[in-house]
Amino acid sequence: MTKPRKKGAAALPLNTILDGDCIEVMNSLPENSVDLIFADPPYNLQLKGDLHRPDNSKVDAVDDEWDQFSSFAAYDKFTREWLAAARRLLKPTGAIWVIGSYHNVFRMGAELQNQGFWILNDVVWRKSNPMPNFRGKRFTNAHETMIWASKSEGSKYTFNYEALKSLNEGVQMRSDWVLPICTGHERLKNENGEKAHPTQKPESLLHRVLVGSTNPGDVVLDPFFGTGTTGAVAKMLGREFIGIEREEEYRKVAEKRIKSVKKYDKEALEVSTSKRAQPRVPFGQLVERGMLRPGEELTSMNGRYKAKVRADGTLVGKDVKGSIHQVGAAYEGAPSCNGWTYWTYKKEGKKVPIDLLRQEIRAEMARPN
Amino acid sequence: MTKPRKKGAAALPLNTILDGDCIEVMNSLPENSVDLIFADPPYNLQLKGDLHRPDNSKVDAVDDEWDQFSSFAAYDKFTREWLAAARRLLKPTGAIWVIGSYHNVFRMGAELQNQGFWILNDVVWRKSNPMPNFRGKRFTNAHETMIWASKSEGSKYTFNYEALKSLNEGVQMRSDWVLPICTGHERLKNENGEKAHPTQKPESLLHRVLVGSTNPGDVVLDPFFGTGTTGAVAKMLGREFIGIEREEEYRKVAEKRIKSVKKYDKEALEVSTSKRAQPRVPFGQLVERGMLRPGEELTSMNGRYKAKVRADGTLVGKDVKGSIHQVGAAYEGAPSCNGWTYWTYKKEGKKVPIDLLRQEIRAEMARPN
DNA sequence: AAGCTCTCTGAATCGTCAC
DNA sequence: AGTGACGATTCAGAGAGCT
Repeated sequence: MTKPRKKGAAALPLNTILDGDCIEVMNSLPENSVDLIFADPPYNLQLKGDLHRPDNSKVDAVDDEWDQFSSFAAYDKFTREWLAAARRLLKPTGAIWVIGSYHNVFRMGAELQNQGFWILNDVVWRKSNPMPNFRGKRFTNAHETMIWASKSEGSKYTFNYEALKSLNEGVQMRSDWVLPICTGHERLKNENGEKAHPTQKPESLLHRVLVGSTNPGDVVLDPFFGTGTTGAVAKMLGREFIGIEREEEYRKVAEKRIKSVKKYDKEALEVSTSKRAQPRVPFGQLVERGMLRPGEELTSMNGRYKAKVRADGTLVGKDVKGSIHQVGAAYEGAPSCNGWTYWTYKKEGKKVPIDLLRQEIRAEMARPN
Repeated sequence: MTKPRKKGAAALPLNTILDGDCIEVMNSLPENSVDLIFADPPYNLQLKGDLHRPDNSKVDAVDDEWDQFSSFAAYDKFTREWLAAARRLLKPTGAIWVIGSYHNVFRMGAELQNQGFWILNDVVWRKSNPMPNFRGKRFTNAHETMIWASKSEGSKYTFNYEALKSLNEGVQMRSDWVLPICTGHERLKNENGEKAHPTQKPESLLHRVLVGSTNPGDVVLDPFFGTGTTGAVAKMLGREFIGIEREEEYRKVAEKRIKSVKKYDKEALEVSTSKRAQPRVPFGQLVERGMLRPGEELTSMNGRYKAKVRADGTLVGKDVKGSIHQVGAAYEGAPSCNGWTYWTYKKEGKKVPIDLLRQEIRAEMARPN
C-alpha cells in the first residue's frame, strides 16, 4: 500500500496521460484534488448528427440562423460539460486557465462566469510572429486570449507576484504577454515530417502560466493534452501533471516528448518570494531585545511627526497612543499605514527606518542556528 | 420637402445627440440606415470596497449608477436588447464595434454571435500607461477588448486595408493596438475641474476604428455617446454621426466639444509617427523561451564570477540573489552593472555574452510579421 | 530655454490571520 | 462567522513650479 502524498490526492494518476473523452475521465477522478487546470479546447467541433438540420436542398435566411444557433448550442453544451467536470476536480484554492480565439473564447468566458468561476484576469498572448492575413480583408490575427479564473468569488488562489515581476525586469507583469509562436526545433513533427499537432502551444507560454500560478509539487491537469506542452513544462518546473487526450497519435508524441524532458535543479526552481511569505515580527521584540529603548524617540519618514517608544511596544505621540501602524495612520489621516516603513530611529546621527531592525531579526531567524 | 441624401436615410437626425434610453431611441429610427455602430456600454464592473494606492491616496472608482446591474441575467437582458436594436438599424453592409473588459466582453461577444453578427476580429487595445495593480494580487489590467463584427456571415463590409497599412508604417495592421489612455488636455473636465466622464476613450482609438471601417460620408451611430469621442472624431474625419445619451451632463459636454472640432484638411490626416526606441527585453524572456535553462551557469565577462539562472529570471550566486544587474554589481562591488554585457553563457564551448540573445529577440520583434 | 523635482491620476471585480 | 489588527502594495505620463 502506498502512502498518499496529500490528503485527497491518493487516487490521482500523477504524471500520466489518460486515454479517453475528457469529460468522462475527469468525472472518474476524485473531486477537489487538483491545483490548476490548463485547457486549450478545440473550437472546430464536429457536430453531432442529431443537431444537424435536415438536408434541405435550399437554405433560406431563417434556416441559416437556426443552423448557426444549433451549432452554437452544441458547442455551448460541450463547454458547459467539460467546465463543470473541471470545476468539480479543482480544490477550493484551485484555478483554471483557458485559451481560445474569438471563435470560442466569448462563449467559454460567459460559461465560466455562469458556473461561478471568478475571473481574475484575461490575458492576451500577443504573438510576435503571427501568420499574416493574406487576403487583406481583416486585421492580422495576432493574438489569442487566455482567461484566468479562481474557483469562486473570494476563494484563495496562487499568484507568485514577485517571481513574475522578476521575469519582467522588476516591473509588475501585465495582462498582455509578447511571446513567439511555437516553431523550429520546439515544434514537434510526426514520422512524415509534418507538424504533429496543428495548434501546439509554445513552452514559454506555459512557463509563465505555471511559474505564476502554481508552486512546486502542485498538480496541474490538462484535459486537452495534445502533444503535451503542459506536461513537459510542468515536469521541468517540478510540478505534477495529469494529461487527458483521446487521440492516440498525440498521446504517443507527448509520451516520448515528456520522457526526454529533464527537471530543473531545485535551486533553479526557487523563485523570488514576497514579504508576505516571511515570518511576522512583533514590534515589541525590538524593545525586548534592546534594539530600541523605552522612551526613545521615533521620527516619521517625512520628518513631520515624532513619537516615543513605550515598554510594551506601543508608541505614544501627541494625543495618540497605539501600535506603530495606528499612530502613523492617525498622524497622516490615512486609512492605514505600514509603521515598519513609516518610522525611523536615530543611529549615529542618521535617520534609519525601523524596518532594518526587523530585517536583522528575520536574518537571524533564517540562520540554521 | 427635403431631398433624401441616401436611400433609407431620409429621416436620420444626422450630427445630433439624441436624448433618451438608447434602446427606445434606436427602435424609433429607420431600419437598415446606418453604416457603422460604435458601442461602449457599461462594463458592469461589480466593484466592492474602496481601493487605495500604496501612498494611501484613494482611487476614484467607476461607481456610477449607470454601471450597476443586479445580476448577470439583468446584464444579459440589457445586452440582448440593445444589440437587437442596433442590428435592426444597421445596413446589410454595416458593421459594429463593441468595447469592453473581462467583466462584460465575453457576454457581449457570445450575444453578438447568437444574434447572427459575424465576428471579423477581436482587437486588443493595449494601454501604454494603464493603472497598475496596487495590491500585487493579479496582473496589471493593461488592455481592453474590442469586437468588430459584420451584420451577417458573408455580408460585405468596409475595410480600408491600405489606409491602415499606411497608419502602421507600411506594415499590415495587427489585431493588437498600442495606444495611451485618455489624459492631459484631451481629458474633458467639468466646471469643478473634475473629469467630466469616468471612462472617456482616447480619440486615437476612434481614429483608427473610423479610418479602418468607414468611408467619408458614412453614418456612424454611438448609442452610449458619453462625452462624444465618437462624434468628435467622426466630424474630424468627415463622417456623419448620431449620438444617443441619456445623461444631460454628458450631452452638454459633448455638444460643446464637437462644436469646437474642425474637420481635417486632407493633408492634415498625415500623422508623424515617432521613432520607436529599442524595445525593452526582460532577461526572464530568455528563460521562458528556453534560450537559457534554469540551472544553467553564467560566467562574468572577466571570468572571475559565476551564477546560476533561476526559473523566474533571477540569478543566484555565492551569497547573492537578484537580477542580472544586481548580482553583477554585488560581485564587482559597483553601484550598478549592465548585466547584459557583464554575463556570458557557454555556447559550443565558447563564452558568449548574453546580450547576443537579447539581440535575437529584438531582431524578431522588429520583423514585420 | 532646458531640465529638474514634485504631485497627481487612470473602466479595478486588488488581504489575511488571530481571536 | 464576525471583528479588529497587522502591514503589504504602483507605473507611465502629464502638468505645475522651480532653478
